[in-house]
Amino acid sequence: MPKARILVVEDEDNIAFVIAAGLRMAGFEVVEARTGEDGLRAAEGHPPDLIILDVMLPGIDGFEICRRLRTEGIEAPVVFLTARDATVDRIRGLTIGGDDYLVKPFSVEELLARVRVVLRRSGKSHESQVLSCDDVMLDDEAHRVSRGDQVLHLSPTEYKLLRFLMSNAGRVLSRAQILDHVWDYSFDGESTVVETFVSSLRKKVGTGGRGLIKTVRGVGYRIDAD
Amino acid sequence: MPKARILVVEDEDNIAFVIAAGLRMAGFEVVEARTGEDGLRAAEGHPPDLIILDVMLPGIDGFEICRRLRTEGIEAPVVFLTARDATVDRIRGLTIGGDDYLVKPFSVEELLARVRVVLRRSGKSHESQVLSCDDVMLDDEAHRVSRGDQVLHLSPTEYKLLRFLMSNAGRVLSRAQILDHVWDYSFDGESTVVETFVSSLRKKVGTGGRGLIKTVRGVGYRIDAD
DNA sequence: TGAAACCTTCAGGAACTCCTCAAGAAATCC
DNA sequence: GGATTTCTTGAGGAGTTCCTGAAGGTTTCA
Repeated sequence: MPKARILVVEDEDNIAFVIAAGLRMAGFEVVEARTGEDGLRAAEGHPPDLIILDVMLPGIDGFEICRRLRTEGIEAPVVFLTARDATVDRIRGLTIGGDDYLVKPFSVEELLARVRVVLRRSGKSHESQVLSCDDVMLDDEAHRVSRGDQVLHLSPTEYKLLRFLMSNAGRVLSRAQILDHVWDYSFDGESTVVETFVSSLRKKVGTGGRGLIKTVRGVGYRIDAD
Repeated sequence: MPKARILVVEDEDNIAFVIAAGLRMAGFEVVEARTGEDGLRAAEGHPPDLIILDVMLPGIDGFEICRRLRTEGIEAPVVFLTARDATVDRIRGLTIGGDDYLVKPFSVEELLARVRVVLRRSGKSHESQVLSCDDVMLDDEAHRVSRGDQVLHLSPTEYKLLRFLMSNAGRVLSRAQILDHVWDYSFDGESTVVETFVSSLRKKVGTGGRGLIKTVRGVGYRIDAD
């Protein structure tokens, strides 16, 4: 299966940059548009497999774009981006058709998780949703983590952190990388959050022998590949 | 695969020189630019495989350059160079999308390590991340060193030193060369640091027979190629 | 053989990194 | 709206790392 093609329609430069970079890194082909009009044209020219659509665009808004696309027979699923308080209820209904939404600010890992789920549901991706390292399994579709027979109860941030570490098994990840991917882009605490969460993850995941999450002093953290 | 081509955009002569020399010695093709404008032109003329970009440039800054490049469809990964005290929020987000950053002052080995990892991740290099001499293996991606089955626990400086020696196996390296590559460019202690670290490395790596790290009296040190 | 040059090792203090805990703030659930 | 869970911050303390300097070995060469 070739790279899935994703159209990103977002007017804020910084956010568009983060999204595009994150998606490319994860192996997607990305096309960007800064306005609704450009977005429509781009989608008509070469239909994408998925569209990421800010609902608050100057000019034509996200809903309207989506409606027009559907009218033209473009069925690619949409992931809407919306501000926290605004219009969530307007979007609720849209998830029925396989679309989904994300509230700003979000983290790269959150975005990727949605994108994977939606692509999978629409049959555009066969990528497995289950990661495993040692006897720890993380099932994205079910959003469930287990160690051996035992189901682990992780908080949302713990889950994203573990997911990021596991999907990069065998590689050291610096604190900066972890912050950038697991925490949302508006978080700017220069603090020990990462350490704190690694610590609590270790407590829940357990140490089975010599510890799943290794500290690489002066560099970062690593989970060994099997 | 041909030599990877690296564009260095840095206004400080000394630093640019150190970087370019280090990269060339490691076998890369280097193009230099002293301003953001020149950097953009150079990248547009003949797209590089990787860009090293100072964030604090007079005129257009590093972030802006990066954004414009991406807009033009130039996807080469970027290694940003930043000052230690740069406000945290500007540093956030730099590792998204396969990019990375380095805080000044850094050592040449540190820079090379980043460059290799980033090139590898972007598929522009098939160079293995694993060096081996005798039964000692050094895995850059995992940042792990082992001798036989045993994992060795090295400090950051010991690791950089060993890496430099191993990647130049078969060649004598003078104390001056070692200082220049392993210690950051602002370090000016003319002391016995190198000897001290060679000593502690030998203790950890062990001597398995006739010693991995050979002293070449009056000249420097050498690790023999397999 | 003896002196000079060179190399190795060790100990100690300053600086730094990492882990954990506890408490307040924020979000979420019922 | 109150209770619960989750997130973030900050501080303390253990442990590590780095550099220096000094003592003692080894090699070289006249």
